[in-house]
Amino acid sequence: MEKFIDNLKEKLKEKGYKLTPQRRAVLEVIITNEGEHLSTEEIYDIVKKNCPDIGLATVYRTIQLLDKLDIISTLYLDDGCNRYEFNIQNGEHHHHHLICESCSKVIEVKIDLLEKLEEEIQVNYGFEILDHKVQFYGKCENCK
Amino acid sequence: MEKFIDNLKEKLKEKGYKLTPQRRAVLEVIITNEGEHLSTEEIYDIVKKNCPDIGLATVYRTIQLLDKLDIISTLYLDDGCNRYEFNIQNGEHHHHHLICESCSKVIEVKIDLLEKLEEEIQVNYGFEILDHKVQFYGKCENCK
DNA sequence: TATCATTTGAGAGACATTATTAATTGAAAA
DNA sequence: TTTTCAATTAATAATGTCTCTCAAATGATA
Ligand SMILES: [Mn+2]
Ligand SMILES: [Mn+2]
Ligand SMILES: [Zn+2]
Ligand SMILES: [Zn+2]
Repeated sequence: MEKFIDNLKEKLKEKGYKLTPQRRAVLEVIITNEGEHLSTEEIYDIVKKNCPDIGLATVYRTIQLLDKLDIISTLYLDDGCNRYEFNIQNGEHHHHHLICESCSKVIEVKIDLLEKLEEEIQVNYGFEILDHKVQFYGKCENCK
Repeated sequence: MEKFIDNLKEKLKEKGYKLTPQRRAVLEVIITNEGEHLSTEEIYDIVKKNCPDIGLATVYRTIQLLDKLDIISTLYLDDGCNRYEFNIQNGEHHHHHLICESCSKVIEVKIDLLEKLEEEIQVNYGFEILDHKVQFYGKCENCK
């Protein structure tokens, strides 16, 4: 954990931002709940346990900042709000998500396998790909 | 155009819905503006020209219905609202989108090339894939 | 310790979307 | 054709997510 906080501090300092207790607390919640894809409101509820006076606006601001610094990623899983997750390996393209249309479970896919498609796109469309978001919709093991 | 409306009428009837002038008008706007990725508000503004008394809530309801009937698809392109497009070939998986992080231009990619990845997912995760949404983020030809 | 730009919490505000409700419509029955 | 009645509509209120504003607090630096 401490190494992630150090990395946060470094990235913040690089851009002239400060490492505040609130920012530390928000990132800790996101890391501790890895794989949960928490919304801002959910992060707010958890972070208040250790940081009771934090304001919701601060959570929103911190999340925006963490996203800008590439420390977290934003997901949209079709349920009306943005959700967030920690970028374990910095600079890596994002993993994929399987969304079950029956039970709404979200499953993570760690294999990427988009190299060939990305290569074709770069060549045929002259588009430089920096990241991707891939969602598959269907039925999970239990629901099909 | 008329064949798409006939298809709409058929699908509506199948489920006990009626083909109203409002529903016809909304679908016509989406088809006529293919590739535009219109938002609900944008559809509303265009459809009012031929259908001045239509209400915004009706446009929202119609879009929900068209999506449920698989006549249109919902996109989320990170600009704060849902956007929609006509599903030309019914039952086909959805094409991909390239989103330029500099000028916000959205480019469509007609090639799919996800077969291998989808195959691996079905085998390794026991997940039955019915559709996907794929967005690539980066720099377009003009911006890189 | 004094300075001062950054950050914060509280609450107002903006915006997209959904719910409510009374009136209208239109397809099937009489 | 007229009657019937559930489906649909327009208008508008309500909701939920997120952003903005601003005065107070904080914390790095001198
Ligand atoms: Mn994930
Ligand atoms: Mn498209
Ligand atoms: Zn499921
Ligand atoms: Zn561009």
